[in-house]
Amino acid sequence: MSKCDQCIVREFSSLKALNKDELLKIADCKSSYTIKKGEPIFTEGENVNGIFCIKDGVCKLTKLSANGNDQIVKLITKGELLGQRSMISDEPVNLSAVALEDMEVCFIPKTEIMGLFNQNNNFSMNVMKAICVDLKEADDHLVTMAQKSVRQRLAETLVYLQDTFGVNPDNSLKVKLSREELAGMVGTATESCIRLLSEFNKLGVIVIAGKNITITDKAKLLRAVN
Amino acid sequence: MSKCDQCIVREFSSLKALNKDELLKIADCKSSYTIKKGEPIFTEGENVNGIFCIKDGVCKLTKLSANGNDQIVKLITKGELLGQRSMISDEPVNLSAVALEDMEVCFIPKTEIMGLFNQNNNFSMNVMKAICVDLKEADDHLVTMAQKSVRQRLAETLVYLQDTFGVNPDNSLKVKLSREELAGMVGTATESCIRLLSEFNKLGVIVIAGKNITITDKAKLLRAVN
DNA sequence: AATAAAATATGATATTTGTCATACAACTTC
DNA sequence: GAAGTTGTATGACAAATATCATATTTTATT
Repeated sequence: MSKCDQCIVREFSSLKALNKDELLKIADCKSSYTIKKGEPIFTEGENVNGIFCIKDGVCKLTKLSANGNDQIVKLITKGELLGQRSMISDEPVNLSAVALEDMEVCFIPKTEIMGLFNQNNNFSMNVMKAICVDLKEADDHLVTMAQKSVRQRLAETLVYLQDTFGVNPDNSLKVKLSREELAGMVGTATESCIRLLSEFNKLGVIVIAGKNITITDKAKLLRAVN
Repeated sequence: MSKCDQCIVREFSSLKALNKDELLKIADCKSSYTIKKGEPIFTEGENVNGIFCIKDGVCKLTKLSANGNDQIVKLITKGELLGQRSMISDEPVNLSAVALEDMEVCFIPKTEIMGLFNQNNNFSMNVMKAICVDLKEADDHLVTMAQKSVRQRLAETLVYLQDTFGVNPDNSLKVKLSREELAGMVGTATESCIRLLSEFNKLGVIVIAGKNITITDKAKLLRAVN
């Protein structure tokens, strides 16, 4: 069993407020999982009863819309926690989490977290602040969805992917999404997404090589939306 | 100065966790305001440094989009608190709050709230849960914006207004929004909103009489979206 | 009450986006 | 390596929505 106090990713989440004793207690009751690409960590409506700490990999948080499409609400990567809202609300999870690449995650049961909540004020404050960040981002995202064109949203999504998850040595986006998933982030039909990517390609602002997308002119890409 | 322990609306917010002493302390440092219809309570980017408790009236939370449109993110009514996220994040407010009707609000300074946060666990837990509800609603709202047509969103918005804020004796929606504001909730152009309202009217699912809108066939309205 | 200003309504049209069909490419599986 | 399956691409077209113009109605102001 690996030790939480030696786990580097905890430094990036609310868990950084915990002291050595508290971390040892967590290490004792946590369970570690390997999730393969494409597998779910949890599914909308499930009772999770705890939080996941992402040690490695990226996953998508999705919600199935009435029309049968999976909308990607958010991407989560190493260092972040998953399932906090549902744990605090004491409700089933509202979103599904599915691995976009092979992942390492730890599960910490709710009872443990709630205990720390009461004894360590910094920790609960950190969690609260993290949820506040999520809320602000969700509100902003909502405005983007409501007010911007599909074209704009796709351009901004590509830039977001580059800025947040970085690029490979050949400058292509590190996070690999299928066209369907990219459409699910943007909130559009897969064909529309493909068509717009082709357009961006022809405009010379991105280069497409199979699943690899490279932004070659970020400024022009963001301007190329009208 | 009115006394918070006799204020009925506190029963509907996180403040219900406070005891008599704590309420007396709040009553001492709070300030009461009357906000006239159309006036802002606060504006995007402002430092608020406290929370507002809505004693009466309804306001809209809006965000100015890059294209110059005001997107209405949420409506807030009596019994609810305003500015919690910004206070906890220690940031300027992300949204503007503007009165849709004459309002009575109380302002409680941040120092006071943060004091209660540390001494009353139920209170801080209530606030945290309220923010979790907001986050869940924002995520769901986001999916609606991304996946549903303008027509569907307008229909659902009308039903939401009826279910949440009720109707007048003549069955018309109690909350009165201009066509521009309604378009701002739906995330569409004002003309499109007006056109769709006319269509719904012709379909016989709503009746329009100036600013008064009456839903006459809720089930058909929700079905009338294709 | 007269005038101005703002909000609502509607037509005409352009643009954006979705849908359906089909082709091709890439990847699995046997 | 052949056949099936899935993902990507593109054309043709339909539908939804935005934009611009203009009329009409309502509301505010003097």
